[in-house]
Amino acid sequence: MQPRQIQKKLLSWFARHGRDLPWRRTRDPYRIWVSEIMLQQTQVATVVPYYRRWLRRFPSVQSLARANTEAVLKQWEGLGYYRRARNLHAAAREVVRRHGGRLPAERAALLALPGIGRYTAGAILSIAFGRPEPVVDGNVARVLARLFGIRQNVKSARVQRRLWKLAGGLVGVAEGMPSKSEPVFKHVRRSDQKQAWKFVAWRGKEHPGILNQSLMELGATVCTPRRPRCDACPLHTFCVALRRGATARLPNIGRRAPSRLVRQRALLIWRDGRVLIRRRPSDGLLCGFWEFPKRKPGGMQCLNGRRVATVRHSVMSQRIVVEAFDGHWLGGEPPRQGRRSRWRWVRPADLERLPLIVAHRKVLGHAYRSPSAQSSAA
DNA sequence: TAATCGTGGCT
DNA sequence: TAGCCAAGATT
Repeated sequence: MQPRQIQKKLLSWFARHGRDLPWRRTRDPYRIWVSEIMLQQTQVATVVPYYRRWLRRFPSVQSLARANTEAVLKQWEGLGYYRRARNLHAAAREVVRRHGGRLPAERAALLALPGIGRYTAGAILSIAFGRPEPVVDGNVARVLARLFGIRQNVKSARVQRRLWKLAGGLVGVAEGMPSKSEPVFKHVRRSDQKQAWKFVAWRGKEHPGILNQSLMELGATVCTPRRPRCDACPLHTFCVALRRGATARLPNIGRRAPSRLVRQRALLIWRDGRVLIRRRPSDGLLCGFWEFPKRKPGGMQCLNGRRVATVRHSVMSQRIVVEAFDGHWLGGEPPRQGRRSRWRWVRPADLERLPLIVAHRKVLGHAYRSPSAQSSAA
């Protein structure tokens, strides 16, 4: 099978079936960058509202660079993998300092920025700058593993090298493949004006970015992990896995670590209409986020009685059951560490403005409706 | 190389 | 429901 044929099939399919997503309506490298970071290990439907809100709050590299960490975390709250937000923030400052506020269009310079690895560099270069750089994400790996019938574990270094090479061949890096390519519009039926409008921004140029997105889109919407819709696949005539009846077994992926059940407490300790929270340590899981204490702070007396909420949650490989208790402060002070205390008494309204761990945000939703919390807060 | 880092949706 | 999965990067 020829890369050329695959290219044409993919682009034609994408022009007709590609989803109209917010980051496909722009060529602004900053916006493409933000979308790519948010989309790491995160589904499109989850990202869309965060993406819009983020760009309202931080419309440019400069505005992001000026923001403080807590504001950045707050915008990212609920999206997970918070290191991404910290890295994006740090990288924005570096772009302002070292690149005049413009994202560099060079591979090495991009890779030097925190949070930008091989995939993201390729995505930015191809989508925003129109360079013929390949990308291999989970979608592309799955599509290619099935298309070429690759049986070895896709996470192995050997297969990874092969996947990048294959993706490079498709995007036009390989020998014999033109880096300049045909306009995607050529493949769109003229009668279908509504669809044609979607990709007008890329007419005649930046084909590599479209091709990469086509591969990813195919993996996301057709060549899905379970029950792929092979009848709707533009590449089904080329697919080795389909021919062998092996789509269910490919790609070959290693097993995940089993999750374990963890029980936790969240203490809502009230004083004068304020509740006690603490900031998590500056490294490790959910670092820098605020949360309710899990046990009574040392030296502090409080009455914690009723359970006001039980919330199920999961973090990494833990399934967590959080039991929230409502309590009153009776005396003593929470421990202080350093000049900027990790402890704070806050009004419920202030909790809206702080980055709070999602499990406790859920607790709040229940606890606020509890009569005893209301009376404590009053 | 393998572990770490979140969360929500789906089956 | 318990497990699997999603546009990865970093150490």
